[in-house]
Amino acid sequence: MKSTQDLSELLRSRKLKSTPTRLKVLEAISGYSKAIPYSKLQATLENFDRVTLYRNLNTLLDHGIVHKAIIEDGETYYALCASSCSSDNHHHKHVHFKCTLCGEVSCVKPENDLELILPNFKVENFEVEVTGTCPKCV
Amino acid sequence: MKSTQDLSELLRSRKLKSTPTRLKVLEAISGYSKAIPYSKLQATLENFDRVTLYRNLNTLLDHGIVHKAIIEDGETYYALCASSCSSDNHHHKHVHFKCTLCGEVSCVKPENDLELILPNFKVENFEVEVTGTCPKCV
DNA sequence: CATTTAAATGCAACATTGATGCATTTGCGT
DNA sequence: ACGCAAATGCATCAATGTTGCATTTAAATG
Repeated sequence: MKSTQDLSELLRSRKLKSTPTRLKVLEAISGYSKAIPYSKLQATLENFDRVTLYRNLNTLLDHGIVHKAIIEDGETYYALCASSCSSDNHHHKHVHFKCTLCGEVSCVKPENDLELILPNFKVENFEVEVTGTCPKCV
Repeated sequence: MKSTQDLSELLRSRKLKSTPTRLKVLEAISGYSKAIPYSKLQATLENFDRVTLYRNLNTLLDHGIVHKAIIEDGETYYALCASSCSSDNHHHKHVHFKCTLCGEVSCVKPENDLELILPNFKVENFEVEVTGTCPKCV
């Protein structure tokens, strides 16, 4: 959970206006310990327009401030990017873990860097969607 | 590309009725060399109801006859499962590769079995979504 | 082969999400 | 304090997923 101040600076550092709306979106994402599903995000931020939320999410994605995880459950999940992400250098290679018990989705950083070699293919990027039981529910 | 006969038997072996509709769905998927996007599937099969297609896809998924790949492009892709898949034993651990040049999605079998170890997590299943350049476009 | 039944289909209807155009408002650099 | 590009709100539309219900049909049974 980052401070409003921090989030505001984060926005400006990416040349984005620090608007109340945008800050609320970031606070909602940042305040949620895990990756937040779109539906929850919308429920939390019902006081402003759905299109505004939609456009802000796209803007934040474009500027490498948040990233999304698409789990095979129809929902899109959003989470803050690590500070290493930028507009230009937005590499994922994330591991997204969905717990089949509590349903929460988290971004997991594997110990050693993942490597994926596919003969004849040129691998640029990849993401891993995992299901199982999270530490809390084990 | 499997024969209609084969597909019909496949359906019956899973205790599903071999209807003309269902066969056309399977033929469309089977006849497409790569994983077929939903939109293409619907365009190909426009002569029957969208709901029927939707329900048939779900049925085929439930019975381990097809599987789906969800790439981060809003589209859902469908492909026939390997014969080793069954209703009970439907393990994915697929690698789905989307070529950024031709846009095609294929299921790739990596040489050696993939292993994913996340400390404290109990990993049940995982899928990998890869982007890059496919052998055809390299 | 005729009958029967559970499964499959078609149609209507609705919810959710993604998306665009346009007029209005607002952040923020000057 | 001003002006402009960016952000917002509203209307609107398309695609996909989903359910209920009446009708049709595959295929098992006698």
